[in-house]
Amino acid sequence: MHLEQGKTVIDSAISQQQLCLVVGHCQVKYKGRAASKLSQGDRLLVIKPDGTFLVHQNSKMAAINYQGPGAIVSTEIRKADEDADVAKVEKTRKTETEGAKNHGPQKDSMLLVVKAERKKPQEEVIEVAFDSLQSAQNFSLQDDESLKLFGSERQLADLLEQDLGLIEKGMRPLQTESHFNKGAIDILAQDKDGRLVAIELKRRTAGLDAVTQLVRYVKQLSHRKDAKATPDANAQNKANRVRGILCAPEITPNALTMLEQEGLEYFKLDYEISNPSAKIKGLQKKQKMLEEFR
Amino acid sequence: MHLEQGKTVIDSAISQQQLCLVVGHCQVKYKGRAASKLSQGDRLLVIKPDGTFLVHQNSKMAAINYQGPGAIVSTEIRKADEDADVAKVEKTRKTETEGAKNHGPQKDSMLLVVKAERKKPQEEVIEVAFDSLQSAQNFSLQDDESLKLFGSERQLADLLEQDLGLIEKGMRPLQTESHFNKGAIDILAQDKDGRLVAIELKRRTAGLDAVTQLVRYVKQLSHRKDAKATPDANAQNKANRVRGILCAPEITPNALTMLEQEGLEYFKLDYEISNPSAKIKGLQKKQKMLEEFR
DNA sequence: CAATCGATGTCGATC
DNA sequence: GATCGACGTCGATTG
Repeated sequence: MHLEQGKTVIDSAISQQQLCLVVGHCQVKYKGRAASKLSQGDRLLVIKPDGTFLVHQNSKMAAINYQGPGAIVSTEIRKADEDADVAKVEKTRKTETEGAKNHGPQKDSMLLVVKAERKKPQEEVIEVAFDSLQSAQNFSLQDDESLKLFGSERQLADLLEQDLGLIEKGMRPLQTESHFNKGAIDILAQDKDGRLVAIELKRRTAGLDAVTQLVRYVKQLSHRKDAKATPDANAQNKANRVRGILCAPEITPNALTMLEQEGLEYFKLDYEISNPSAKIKGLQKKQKMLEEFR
Repeated sequence: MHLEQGKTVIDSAISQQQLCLVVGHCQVKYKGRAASKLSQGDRLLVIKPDGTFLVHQNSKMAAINYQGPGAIVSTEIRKADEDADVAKVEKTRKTETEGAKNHGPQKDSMLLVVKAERKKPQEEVIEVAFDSLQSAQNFSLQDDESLKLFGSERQLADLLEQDLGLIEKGMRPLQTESHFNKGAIDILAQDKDGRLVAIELKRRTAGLDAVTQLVRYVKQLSHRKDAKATPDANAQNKANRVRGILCAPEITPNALTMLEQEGLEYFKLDYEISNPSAKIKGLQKKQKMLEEFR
């Protein structure tokens, strides 16, 4: 496919708000938020009507280069040797590796350069320079539907809050304000002795980050409580210390160690995901085995 | 395009390890680490040779449904009414909206179901059921090149380590072991007074997580030092406390507050990204302004 | 707009 | 394979 044809197709997609798919041999440059990159090969370029700009390789899930919604896309036909970097790199690679397959640009050949720019949070530009095209096509996609997801952390937390007895008898939810200036706690509760309990729920293996997060919440709550209560005996405060409970299907060993050093508790969470909503199957307190106790 | 043709194309892509692009009207279901359902709409399906499976809508960067590398892809032609959900939803939508354009499946119409399965870490299945196709094509992508990224955190950390004087006179690197059981520290150094310094570098705005990470490192180092040094006076330990320095271009207010509460230090990092490598332009200690000091 | 956090995060490095 | 942290993370929620 000719580069000029490709340009026409892409321009049409931009003006008509269509999905554009381009496959070809190209080099990509990015300069912006922080990093700048360079590479060459066969790629898939996806341009969505909202400006989303994705450059994919033939493996991996993530796009190798991208620009988010809102990017301004433009095209240009340019002489290959106007771009010194491209030419230089190309020459080097050609000498190094293969001279047979004519994939790279030749002398005086043209490039179709597709550019995606964004200025909003930071000046960002991504340039895709095609030297040959396998395909360039546009499509009109009608799709207003949004995804319905089951088994999110939020859903699990709501479920657990409705049945805190799973954790311990006498535990009840406490929905004063669940949001603090720093971060939000999953569930705030009170146990049968009236002690404040911060509950953090994770839908997958909990790591150190989950523990530090819980530590932060517990600390905040403690300060809060101190401020509220009479600022007298420290011993009493200790006895009435805020409890922190981490609920997760698994926990990494280091995280468990840190958790216990901090005096917090881990509950193993067993759940399953069914259609409209997930379901909590069990919750069981776990501690280090006695064998490990020295 | 006929569904049967589409099936042939996709099957061919799978057996020949090609990139496959499919555009059509479909419904998507997923069950695995979570579960989800996406009602009907026009979407782009990308199948890569390594099994990567991406379902894109016409906006947003991220795929709405996906499966990572290693997924096993298969196709199947199926009667539409075998899938109750699909049939029901479709019927509703048709009545509600349009009857003219024949986008949806008709009575007794067929579906092209593309399935991506994975069993390894967890059983996961994603099913895309097309009732009509706009396009289905395959491409051979040769691409051995990997990305070169400049300005990564690692690169910046290496640069900074080579010139710790930027932070403070007399600061020098200390490359004992930078890895601990929990996490790794970016730079370990010693100041002119011989105090241990943990330096955490972030290439972008530092948030609470960055601070908690640094807190963790400093605590580890303190324990370590206690173990090494004579376990005597606590006062001395305090005077010799391990310092923690956070270097980042920006820091959120809450993070700065927490940092100072923990007795750690923030340095504003100024850097630029040039071609082969980034460059550190400046580093300046910042504290809360006196006006804020109450 | 900034700040924060979840995610079917994904990806790479290291143990 | 498990663990851990970075990421141009993305995307959503909330003040």
